Amino acid sequence: MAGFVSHFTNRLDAKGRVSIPAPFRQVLARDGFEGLYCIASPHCSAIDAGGNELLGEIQTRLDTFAKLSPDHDALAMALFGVSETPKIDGDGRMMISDMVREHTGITDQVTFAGLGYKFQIWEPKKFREHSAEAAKRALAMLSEQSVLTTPPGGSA
Amino acid sequence: MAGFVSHFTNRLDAKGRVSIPAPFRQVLARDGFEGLYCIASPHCSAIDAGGNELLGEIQTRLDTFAKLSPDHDALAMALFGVSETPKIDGDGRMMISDMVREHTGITDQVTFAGLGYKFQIWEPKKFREHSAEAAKRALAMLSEQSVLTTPPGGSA
DNA sequence: TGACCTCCCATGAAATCCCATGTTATCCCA
DNA sequence: TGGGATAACATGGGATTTCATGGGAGGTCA
Repeated sequence: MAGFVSHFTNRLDAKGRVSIPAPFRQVLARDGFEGLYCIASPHCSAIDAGGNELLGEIQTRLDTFAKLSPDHDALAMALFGVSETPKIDGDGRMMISDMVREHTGITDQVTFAGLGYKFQIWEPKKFREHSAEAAKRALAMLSEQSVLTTPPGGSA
Repeated sequence: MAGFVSHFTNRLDAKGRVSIPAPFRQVLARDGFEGLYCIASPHCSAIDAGGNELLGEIQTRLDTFAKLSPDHDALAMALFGVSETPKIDGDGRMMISDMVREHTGITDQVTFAGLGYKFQIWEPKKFREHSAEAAKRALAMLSEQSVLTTPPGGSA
């Protein structure tokens, strides 16, 4: 399955709620996670969000450190300390918490960006900037990759 | 299998719908993907479209990077952020979104061009220009290749 | 008691479903 | 092999549903 794909911008209402885009809700329903798992992204001012697939990915990361080791504990605290599991109401909306607000700079609009196994929650303007940047990086990464997979004597 | 072959031009109706050419729909049905996967082509003002085979191509690219890493996030955002998965209605039609309109310049007609494992969505005039250009390049490449490397018993 | 959170309902716009029509390609039979 | 019957398909439009969004009422915890 394609997972979380495309991006959507929705309005935050007076109560601090936003509609999670319907296509994303369907992916979450298939995933089976009750509610939503959210964690502040360590490398950008966005929130990573998803269900069991995202959670599993994070667990896998943690498992590379031996349990009971200081490293494991520190990482676990750092990761779960900036995590939340907001509920999704009957109309498919979530609350934007203060943590999310502070980390993203969200005020009145929210952009949801699909990244396959997870999606990100952005302040719209920051999303546009970051996405343009990501496009540049991606182009560089892909062209580099195609060089590697080109048979010897291939073009530059 | 033959995949997506030949090209067709259909009209966009007042609601922003176009019929996907019947032969392409049959290929999609065999592929098994629910709906259609669309991604803006980075090289030209066309949309790449297809099913699981196209998606697999993109996933393979992504899988060379570790999930949760900045590189993976950037690439995923660049790829999935400019992707969509439009539904196909009971009559075999899809909606042309604003993203597609902007990237292709489509106004009232749409050209579907088969490329084997995927097909492309073009504004008809741009397609004609691009395809003439592509024909020239293909001719040059083929004549060059026949000197350098003749595939052993290769088919066209 | 008051701030906050859930659950529920209302509404307008947009997407989707369903049926109708004309045209073209395909089939079948004399 | 000609020509009418038939099926496939692109296209148009009305009816219905989905969805984002706004707001009210009851519940809960401090």
